[in-house]
Amino acid sequence: MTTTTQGFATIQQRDLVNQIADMLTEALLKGEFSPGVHLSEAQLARDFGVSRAPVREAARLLESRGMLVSQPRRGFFVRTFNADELDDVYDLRLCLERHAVRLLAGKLTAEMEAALSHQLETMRQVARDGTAVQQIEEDVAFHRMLCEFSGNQRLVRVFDELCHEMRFCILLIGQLYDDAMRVADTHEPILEALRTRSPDAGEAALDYHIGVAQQRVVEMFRERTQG
Amino acid sequence: MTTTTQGFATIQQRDLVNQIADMLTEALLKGEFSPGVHLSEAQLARDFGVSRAPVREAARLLESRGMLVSQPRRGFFVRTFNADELDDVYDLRLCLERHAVRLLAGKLTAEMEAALSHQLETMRQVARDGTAVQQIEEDVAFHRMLCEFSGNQRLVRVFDELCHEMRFCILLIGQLYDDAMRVADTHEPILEALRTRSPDAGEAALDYHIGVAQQRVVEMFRERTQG
DNA sequence: AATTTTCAAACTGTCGACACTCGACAGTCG
DNA sequence: CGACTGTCGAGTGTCGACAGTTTGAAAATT
Repeated sequence: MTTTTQGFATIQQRDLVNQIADMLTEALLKGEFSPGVHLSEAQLARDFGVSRAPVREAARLLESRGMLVSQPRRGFFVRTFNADELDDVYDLRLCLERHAVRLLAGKLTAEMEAALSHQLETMRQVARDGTAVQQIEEDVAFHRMLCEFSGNQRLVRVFDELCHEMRFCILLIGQLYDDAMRVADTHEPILEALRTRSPDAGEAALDYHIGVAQQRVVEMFRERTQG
Repeated sequence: MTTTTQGFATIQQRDLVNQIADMLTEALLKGEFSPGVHLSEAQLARDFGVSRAPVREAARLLESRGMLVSQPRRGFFVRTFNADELDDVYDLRLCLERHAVRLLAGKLTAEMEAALSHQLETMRQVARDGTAVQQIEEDVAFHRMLCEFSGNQRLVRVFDELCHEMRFCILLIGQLYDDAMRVADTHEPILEALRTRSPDAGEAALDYHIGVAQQRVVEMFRERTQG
């Protein structure tokens, strides 16, 4: 017990770029910037009390995540979504998860099943006493597990990108989850299909589950933005 | 006809960032940098004759495309691929294209069919008298059409990302396409299935077509990198 | 009044500079 | 001889500054 550094977590040297990116992301998800609005590098730099360089890089990072768009010599603007684009995102997400479930059905281990069951329980818990944001996050976490357990890491990366965009739109809508418990329960058939190693049943359960969400969210988004 | 700029292509005010990103991309695809090697911002800036700022941003751009990776305080490194990751890319690509074909089978127009036929003809032509790079590009163009015609723009974006990575790996292998004409011909069944509006046949044709490519490319890549 | 022109403020693209950090190498001490 | 320490060079993170561009509004013209 002399000079061992055992037990110390490596302090993460979070540079300004990531900090700014996180703060910007949070602000965007909280809806503090209207879609399409111009974001001035100089203004943001002043607000954050830093120079423009890290702000630029953070903005570029958010651009690559599809939350901002840039025009040469004009700067960065908050990404605007229309309902069709959101529909595309859901469509693609379903495509990915169907594939993940197909893969997963053939290789589900006991650990994976336990993790998914546990996550389902967490979802039910936050459905009782959790915020809407928590409910969304735990929901996403379940679906992310499906992707992770599929074994295709590249698929997970795309899923994460899509989730960023879905979160962005969902938070733009405002309230959601009128009945979080019912939503949580509709994940059960997916897990059940996996337990029986049935890819077809898994796909069907997913089709239903995500299809419902897609219809609701896109519809609400369309009303909220068009009307 | 006084001061109209009609007819002139709008001068691409291509900023340094994009120019540098393109040059870096080209250099990477030509294999001028070994995977895993460190790229010094200062050195690149000197080489390009610019300051470090645009180099940094270009590097971040390539990082978002998965061609570079960065470590805090260490800088940028050329992305290393292993065969498993490449396998994931092909797996995901197949997933996307299956979906695209499924969507496309239900909405193929005469224009789309003509475009695909034309592209197939182009492929056969470069198979006779074209370079390997051309053959790859025209091949990719065909598959990209499938994605575009599916109507899901988000899917196209992911497809493009995956193509970047596949190109990266394929160029790393060296030669490919021993029989480009035969490869071109194996696209015919896909188009044929679309003509008969049969999503199942389309998927099957794709499964075969891409599966063969996946096996060959991943296998060659494994030999080339492991051995 | 409507439209064009002018003009200044704000902003972006790019640059050079400085501080801090990381990795290597040599030197020191046990 | 081996492990630790101090130093040095290279490189990244961040900053402030300058030049050219865009924007929006005031001013001028029709």
